[in-house]
Amino acid sequence: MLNMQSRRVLNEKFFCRDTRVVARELLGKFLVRRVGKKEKALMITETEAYDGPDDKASHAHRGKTARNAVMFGKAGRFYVYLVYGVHQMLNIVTDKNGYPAAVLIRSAGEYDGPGKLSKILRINRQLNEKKAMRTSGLWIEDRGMIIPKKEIKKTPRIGVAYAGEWAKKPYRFVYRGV
DNA sequence: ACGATGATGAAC
DNA sequence: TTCATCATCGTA
Repeated sequence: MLNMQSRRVLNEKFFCRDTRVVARELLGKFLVRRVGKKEKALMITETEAYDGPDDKASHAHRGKTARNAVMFGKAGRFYVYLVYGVHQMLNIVTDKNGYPAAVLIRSAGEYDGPGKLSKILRINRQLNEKKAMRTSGLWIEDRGMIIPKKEIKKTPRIGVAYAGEWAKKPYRFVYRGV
């Protein structure tokens, strides 16, 4: 189900929609990283949606701060932060300007887990607030991969048990998930 | 089951 | 200025 003709770089218009829709539709898209002359493209296989100021699992829940400010801005920019003092988390900002939302990219290609993904792609805070575009060195492409709905699993998000009712919402999307 | 490891945000 | 917390992962 791969149409080799199409290869479209996703832009602000794609990301400026309901963050849950974007999270689901990112499955099967390709995360592309260029460092120097080397380019690596990995198919996205796992995402999570963080949706609005009321979402207790979201960094935006306690209002705008220096760290999460990018979440409140325009869609299509990266939000990268360090968690546990160890791992860089890669997010892409979604939905309307002023409404804080983002999608966490948890897995792509053969790499399972957001920390491992960022390590292999050399993603760090330098990419924070950068636009998802070729000149940033990190972008996302639609390469014509079609993911049937039955191959997508929806589950609660990982590592957000503190978020009460919001921890139970099916905001995690996994391609061929368990 | 637990420690690594450091930025962040809230409290003081 | 201090302090608890954390959208994880590798080792035990």
